[in-house]
Amino acid sequence: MERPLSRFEGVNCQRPLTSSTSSSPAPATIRRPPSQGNRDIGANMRWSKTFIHTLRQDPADAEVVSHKLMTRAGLISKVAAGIYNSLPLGWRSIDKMSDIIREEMETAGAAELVMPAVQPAEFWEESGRWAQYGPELLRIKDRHDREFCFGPTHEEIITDIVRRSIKSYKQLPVALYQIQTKFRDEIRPRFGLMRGREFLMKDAYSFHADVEDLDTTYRAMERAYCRIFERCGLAYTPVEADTGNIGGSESHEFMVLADTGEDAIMSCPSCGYGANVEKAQTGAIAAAPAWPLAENDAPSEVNTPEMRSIEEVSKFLGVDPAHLIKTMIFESDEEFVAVLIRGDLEINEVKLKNFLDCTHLQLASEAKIEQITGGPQGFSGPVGLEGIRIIADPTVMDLKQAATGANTLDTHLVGVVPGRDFQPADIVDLRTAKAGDPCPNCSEAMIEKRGIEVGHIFKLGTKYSTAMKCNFLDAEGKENPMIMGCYGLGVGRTVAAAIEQNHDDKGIIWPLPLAPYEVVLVMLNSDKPDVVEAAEGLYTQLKDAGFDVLFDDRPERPGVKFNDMDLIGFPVRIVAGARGLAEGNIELSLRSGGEKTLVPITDMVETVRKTLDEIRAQLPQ
RNA sequence: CGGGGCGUAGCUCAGUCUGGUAGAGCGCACGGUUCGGGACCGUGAGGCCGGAGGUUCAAGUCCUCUCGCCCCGACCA
Repeated sequence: MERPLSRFEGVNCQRPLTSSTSSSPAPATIRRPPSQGNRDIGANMRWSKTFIHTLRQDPADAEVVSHKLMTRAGLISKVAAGIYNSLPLGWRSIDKMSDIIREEMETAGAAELVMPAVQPAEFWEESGRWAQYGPELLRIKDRHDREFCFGPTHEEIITDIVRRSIKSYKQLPVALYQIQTKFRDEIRPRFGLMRGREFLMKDAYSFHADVEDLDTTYRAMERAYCRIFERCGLAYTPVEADTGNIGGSESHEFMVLADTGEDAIMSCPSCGYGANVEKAQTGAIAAAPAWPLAENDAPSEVNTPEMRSIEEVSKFLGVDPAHLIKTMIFESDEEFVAVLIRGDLEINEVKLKNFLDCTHLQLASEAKIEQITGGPQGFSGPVGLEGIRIIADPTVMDLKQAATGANTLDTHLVGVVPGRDFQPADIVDLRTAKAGDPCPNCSEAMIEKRGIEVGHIFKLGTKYSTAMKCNFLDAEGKENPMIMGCYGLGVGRTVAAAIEQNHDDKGIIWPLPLAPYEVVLVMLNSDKPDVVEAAEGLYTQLKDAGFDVLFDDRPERPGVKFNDMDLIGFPVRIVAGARGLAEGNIELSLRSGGEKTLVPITDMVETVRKTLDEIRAQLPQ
């Protein structure tokens, strides 16, 4: 795709809607009516019959906590780099995640379908991406030597589906989604389910007759995403995101806040502005301090032996780093450009890339720098620089007096006046925002957080519909390309993110909606027939009452069981042991903390119901 | 793709520098004692030391080449 986007083809949303807590009480305990294929009726509710295998030690190849815990708790296991099994316990969580997504997608007006994982090359050639997409696209051949790829995303296929059936504006809009396995041959997969190569993704696509209608669906998706993450009990934030080569349209990412996140987010504590650092704007940056040296009519050379870094040069010259003009030579698809930024600031390569509208961008090699500027790396400057396009950040042009490289070994210029001594071809915002920079809306100091990108929504426009002739007739009988949106959400990644956000040193602390089982019934003293009888009886009651319960019927020692329960993190734990049962009591506790309470076994079903209802009351319904 | 690290029992790891009969803990099986926060004793099963070449009387250990996994970076963008 073009923008190898982050992970999802999609966009992001603006401010989240606030809490969308309506109060239709959830039917709680019953996930699916038994008559409709409730899976919770058989062996998988009894530990001894299902397949749960915990590990005592962290796996050697796991680095982040979600990867460690998911492996130790027996949720996933690794098959190859970036490729994992979802084991029964993990699959239950993923499946619950999927169900929440389905409900919100349906509410947003999208219909579910499933497209193939393996896609013929011809569609990709039609959209132009067969050539554009790099090695991240896993290309395969069948026995007849025909070319296919394992789908990293499905714009081509969905566009083909829609163009076959939709011909009129009267049939629009259309919104479709799937929950399906993707494959992206990432250069470096890492962190378990956080950046896998094969991963489960919900991808939705919408088709519209006009941009207003796209906007309506976009907002509905934005709302659906907010509700999905809220329902999972996740601390998240939607941020403005880079649209990559798509250009022009809106895009938002949904970030689950976590220190281990791969993305940096700039946000304003005052007005709520939030953006991926790749995209983040800033308000006016404070001007450089007064120029401490004499002002010249023309730049004058200063010998700066071996002084290449901003720090060295500014210290040597006795000026502030903000007085330097950092000059960096970049190589894009077709040209070299000299990019100027104030010495105390950093260039945002994504912004530069967008401005240049190129697909490749990298720093020029030392040899190229010397060839273009006439001087070695570390001594480049815009004065007298010819034969290359010069692009400057506005902060550079605000400098009254500046210092810069002289394009000569061991030499810098002082007393350089932007506009007088050089004139850039373009002046454009290229700054990387950093913590403390003023918010572009309200000028309050912004803060930086780390986030895991769990969703990305995009206004695609007509890129695919034009390339693939996905057209419709409008009211005037004129043919137009449909306007598209796409909306991605990482299913497994969201589950992993939930663990990053909810754990302690003993294990996972599942948010109720994602827990593989909401309740675990732990039987201790399984050598005592009366305990077994009581526990089995309670289990039957709980099961019959429709609870999502796992019965730990293993004849293990108590310590082993308690540690496993803490590791896996079932929200509600019920313990049936000889000690309590002597008084007719069962013990109930929450993984999230708080006191253990003793409950008469006869009241247990009702107590569990109440407990779950209380937990649910804290979540958006 | 560059840099670094690691591949030895199901898991976590010693052993490799300095070549000489394959180890520990956990897990697993059996017996016994235990039994409300990962018990203890005893017995036992389980390895082509990632793979292929080479050096050597002798290779887990030394050399070469490969494959895999992890981390950083580049790249993807």
